[in-house]
Amino acid sequence: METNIVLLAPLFEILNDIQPLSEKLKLSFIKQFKIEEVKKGRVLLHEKDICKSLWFLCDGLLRSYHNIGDKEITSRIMYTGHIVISPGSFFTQTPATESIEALADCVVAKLSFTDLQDIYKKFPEFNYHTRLITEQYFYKQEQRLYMLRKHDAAAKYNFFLENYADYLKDIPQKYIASFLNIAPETLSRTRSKLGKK
Amino acid sequence: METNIVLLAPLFEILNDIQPLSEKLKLSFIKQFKIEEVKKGRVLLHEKDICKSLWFLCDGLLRSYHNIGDKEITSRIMYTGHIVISPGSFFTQTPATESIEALADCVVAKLSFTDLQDIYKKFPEFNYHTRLITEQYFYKQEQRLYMLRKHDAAAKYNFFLENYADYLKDIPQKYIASFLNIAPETLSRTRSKLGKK
DNA sequence: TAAATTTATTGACAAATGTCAACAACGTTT
DNA sequence: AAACGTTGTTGACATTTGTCAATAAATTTA
Repeated sequence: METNIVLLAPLFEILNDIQPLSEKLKLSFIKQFKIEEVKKGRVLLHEKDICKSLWFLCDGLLRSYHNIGDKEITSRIMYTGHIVISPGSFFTQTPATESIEALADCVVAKLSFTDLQDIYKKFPEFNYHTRLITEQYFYKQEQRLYMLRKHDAAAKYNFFLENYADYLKDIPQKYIASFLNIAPETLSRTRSKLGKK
Repeated sequence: METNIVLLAPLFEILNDIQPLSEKLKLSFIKQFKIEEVKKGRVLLHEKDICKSLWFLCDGLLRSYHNIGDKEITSRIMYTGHIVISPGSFFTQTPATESIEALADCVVAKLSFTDLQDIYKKFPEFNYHTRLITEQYFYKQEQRLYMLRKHDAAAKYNFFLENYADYLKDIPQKYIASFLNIAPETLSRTRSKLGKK
């Protein structure tokens, strides 16, 4: 319980910034969120499973990925403070088309879809919070769309540096490459070119 | 007033499917939405302006676009039944980084940001509707991300055919090309190759 | 620590797409 | 209908990136 309060504090801060949370709502969260440790390499969500929970990433680093043909594509990189779901799967409770994997040892606070629905029922004002959060994540996704339309590999890599520089050393380059939609060899060459300047 | 009821019927249907609307809320919408005709070629929203309204596209075809260097990139294509905003700008009421243009004569129902905020205040349950709608548009955006990561031009064009076939003839090819992030010449060649099969 | 496995780098080459230019097709305007 | 401007097509070529292969570096496992 005590640890929940500490670990959820950053989440409460995010939510309070949108609109102050009632004490009752906070208490519900403290009760319903379950803290879990996730070791590096573990898969939180497997493709084809239904994303039955939402995770608040208290600490660590995650990536989502899916396979196209024989290739694996990293679709998102999520770090401490992120609210993590597989959107398509969580929203509609249908099988996920992607997996979510820990790139480092993580601490997550887990809230089940059904518990969240109960919270929506008891605290309808919480729809306001999630509406604004969904809008924010929507905007971030738009940024990723812009990035993918950039003309060359260097521009894409610069986007990565601007947005994920702090995690550069913790993310294997092959994942960065597939996130930017370029071959790992191209990323390697792009980096060495940029480094010389 | 009468026309409003008719033209907003498809919107009410979308919203009712999420959760039935109260008569009072419907009435507010009928009062606040203003119907406008937009001629082909007109720009509804100019880059750097703030997106101060939301449009329900009763009839017609729109595209959003922005400039990168000397090139114009079409970011979205929106057809009858869409709820249209420039997300980043509308959500935060900051200058837009994109423009929205009519690709055909359109009829839109326009709701101002402030009127919408009043509606949220009077009808907090409406946050639920927009949360689900934002989730849906979020998912569509994810599909566009998948498309942009496809390996070759043919795969991208097939995505277009699967999702926008009905509007193929109404959208100039140069816009389709920039939407798919390929050169117009490449699209032309891809089409003639596919056509031969 | 050493061995084994995975990841990153570099080179050579192939393939796809972009660019430029000429021309054709189409639509609009007069 | 003719003239104009825009859009689409096609060819030639340049450029970028992808692919394959060899090696180096780093990480994991024994």
